[in-house]
Amino acid sequence: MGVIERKEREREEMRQRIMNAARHLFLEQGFEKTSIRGIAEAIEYSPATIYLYYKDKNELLFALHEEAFLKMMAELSKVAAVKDPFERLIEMGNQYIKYALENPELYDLMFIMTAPMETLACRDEIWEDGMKSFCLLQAVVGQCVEAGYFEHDLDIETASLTIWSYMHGLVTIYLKNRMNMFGDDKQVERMSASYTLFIEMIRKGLKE
Amino acid sequence: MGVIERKEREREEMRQRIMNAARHLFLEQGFEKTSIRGIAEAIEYSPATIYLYYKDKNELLFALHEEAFLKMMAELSKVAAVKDPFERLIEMGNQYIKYALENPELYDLMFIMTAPMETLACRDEIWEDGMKSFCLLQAVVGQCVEAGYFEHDLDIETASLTIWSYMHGLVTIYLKNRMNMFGDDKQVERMSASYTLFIEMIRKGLKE
DNA sequence: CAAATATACTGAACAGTGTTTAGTGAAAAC
DNA sequence: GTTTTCACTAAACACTGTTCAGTATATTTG
Repeated sequence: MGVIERKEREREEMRQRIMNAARHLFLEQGFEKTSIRGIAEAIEYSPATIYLYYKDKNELLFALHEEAFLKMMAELSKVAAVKDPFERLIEMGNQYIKYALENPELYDLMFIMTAPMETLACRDEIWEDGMKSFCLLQAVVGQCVEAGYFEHDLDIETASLTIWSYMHGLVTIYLKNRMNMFGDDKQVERMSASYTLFIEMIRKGLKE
Repeated sequence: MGVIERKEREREEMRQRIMNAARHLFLEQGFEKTSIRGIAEAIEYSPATIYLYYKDKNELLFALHEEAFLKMMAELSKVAAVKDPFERLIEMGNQYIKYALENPELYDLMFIMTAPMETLACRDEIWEDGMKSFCLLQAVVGQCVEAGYFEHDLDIETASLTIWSYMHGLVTIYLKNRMNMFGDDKQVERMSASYTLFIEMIRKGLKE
């Protein structure tokens, strides 16, 4: 009897329906204004039903957070097409900035909000999505070492953390409106100028 | 008749009483768990009273945000004692990291939360506190140029933004628990290692 | 096929949130 | 002494995440 298989399938469909509504509302009106009740209304079910499919709001956010990582990893992986390792690193940074600016809410979910991380904490699991994308960066940094762009005894993990820190800092300063202290509309230009300087800094600063 | 003077004084006292309670609860139990009702209870007044002294919660957060900047600026200004400009820059970074790790909630308020910034936006004012502390950094970077540590035609604003981005990125990755992806308890060591590398990067990467 | 069981779902409630408003009691002004 | 002003509050409004008893339907069992 395929009844339990069908039930399992129906369950997965419902989870998808909830996720679709959540993603939609989340991207449309931001996290702060998206409520369980709102999601419930969108799928025409009672708010309580959502709790039959997701433990709490954090788990729902965590699921969205995972989706967002798949999306970003897909974007970042495209840089494999760039032959030269250092050029590849530069392009990876560009893609990272592009993703952050085009998906500010998702970026928040992935790297700033603590709520989705609590789901991880209470299951005491490690943050695999973060680690996977960090490994993508580490790989390219490693290739830059191999190609002789960076000194051969460079600590790849430390260097990658340093590069990521810079990238993350730059985009969050912008996304969290801290760059409007300059009082003009040249914020994106400032980011570009900074990124260009940073590239020169690592080119000169990490070489043999 | 000194009655209006007394009233003004009493008003300021009340504002201080509210701020003290807000600061206390905020630092004790974090932003998320601090409510207007909680603050009201702490000062033994009705929640509605708070709205006679502060427009809304954002304005209260903004006032705390200003306090936090005064505190940080005091810490950062201490580096003036360091004679050598480049050593001064290094020490400024250390102080910045120290402040962030010792005051995570305040750091959030100052550089991550958008709520206090909305008070600025609806008054359409500029973010002066941010600009002032950025100028502190710019000054030291400028002194590094003068002392010959950095190339003479360096764009000081861009270089400062780049340095701040790195510092901000590093501490927020840590504060927002994204460094537990490494799955060990060497998070602070990793930060130190990264900061050391970054210093060498700017020493070599920005020099003449 | 009928009775018993399992399952999916919901209405209503709980305990909280920020904020507004009508109304009260005391102090200040006349 | 009367009127006005002003600080203050109780209560309500419109929300929030979450839980739980109860129901209606689908499935399994006798």
